[in-house]
Amino acid sequence: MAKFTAAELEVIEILWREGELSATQIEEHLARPITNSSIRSILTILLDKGHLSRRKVGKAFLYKAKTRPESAFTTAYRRLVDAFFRGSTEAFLAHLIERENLSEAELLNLKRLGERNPEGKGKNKS
Amino acid sequence: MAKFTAAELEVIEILWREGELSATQIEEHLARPITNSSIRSILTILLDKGHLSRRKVGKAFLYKAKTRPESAFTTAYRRLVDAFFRGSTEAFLAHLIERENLSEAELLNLKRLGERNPEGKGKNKS
DNA sequence: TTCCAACTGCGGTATTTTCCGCAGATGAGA
DNA sequence: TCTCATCTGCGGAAAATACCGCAGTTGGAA
Repeated sequence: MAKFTAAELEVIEILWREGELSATQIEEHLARPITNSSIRSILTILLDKGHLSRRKVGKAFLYKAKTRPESAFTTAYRRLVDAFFRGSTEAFLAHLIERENLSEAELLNLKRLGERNPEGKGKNKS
Repeated sequence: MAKFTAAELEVIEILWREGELSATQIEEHLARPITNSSIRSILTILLDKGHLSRRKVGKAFLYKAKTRPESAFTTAYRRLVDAFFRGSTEAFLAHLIERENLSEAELLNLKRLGERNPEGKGKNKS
C-alpha cells in the first residue's frame, strides 16, 4: 500500500511527470522552494521505502520512481471515497458529475476517451 | 484550506456523520480502538485548528464539526487530481469511468441520481 | 450529604515529518 | 595538476503527530 506524506508526494509527483531527475533538477521543478538538502532528505526516505531507484551519472544521482502512480492513486482514492462517501464509488461519481455539471454528451465522451486511451494516468511519454 | 491528518480525519468524519458527540461516544463509533485519552488529544488539536466547536452538557463536552465536509473534500480532491492527473478533472473522470467499467446506461443513471439528490455528501441537514 | 463513575486538564513520550548545514569527495576545465 | 563549483553522506534539530496515564473535578444517584 503506497502512502505518501505531503512532502514525499510533492517530490515523487515530479518524478512521475518528468521521468528521471537529479536532486537539483527536482529543485527546479518544485512549486514551493525547498533547500536542495531537504529535497535530498526526502529522496533518501523515498529510496529507503523502496519507492525510488537511482543511478549515478557523472557525479550526480538520477532518481526515478519505482512505485507507479496507480498504486499510490488507488490508496489515496480509497481514502477519499471512504472518508467522504462512506466507501460508495457511485455516490462519489454522482457527486463529481453534478459538481462538474456534465451533460450527457460530455459524459459519453469521457467514456469514449477512457476506452480509447487506456492509460490516462500520470505519464504519457510513448 | 481544510487539510486533515489520518487520525484527525477518522475523528471528524464521525462527527460529520453523527452530528454532535462526546469523546466517549466518538470512542464507540471508531472503527479502530483508540484510548479515550488519545481521542481527546485529537479533539483538542482539531479544536485548536478551528475545525470543531464544543459545548458543555452535563459534565461532558459535546463536540461538533465546524468545518464542513465539502471544504475538506474539495481540498483532498484537488490534491488528488493535481497529483495524479495534472489537475485535469476530465482525465480523472475518464479514468474512473474506465476503472469502474461503467456502461453508458450506468453513467446516465449516475447523472440522474446526482440531479435528483443535489447534496450527495456526508450529511444533509438544511 | 456522601460517594463514585465519568469526564477533564495537564503533562509527557515515542515516532514521524520536514528541513537544514557541514565536511568531504569528485568531475571538468584552466 | 590544481582549482572550484557541484554533489554527496551524515548528523542533527525543530515541529507535528499519535498516543497515553494520572490527578483532580463534578453531576447525580443513593
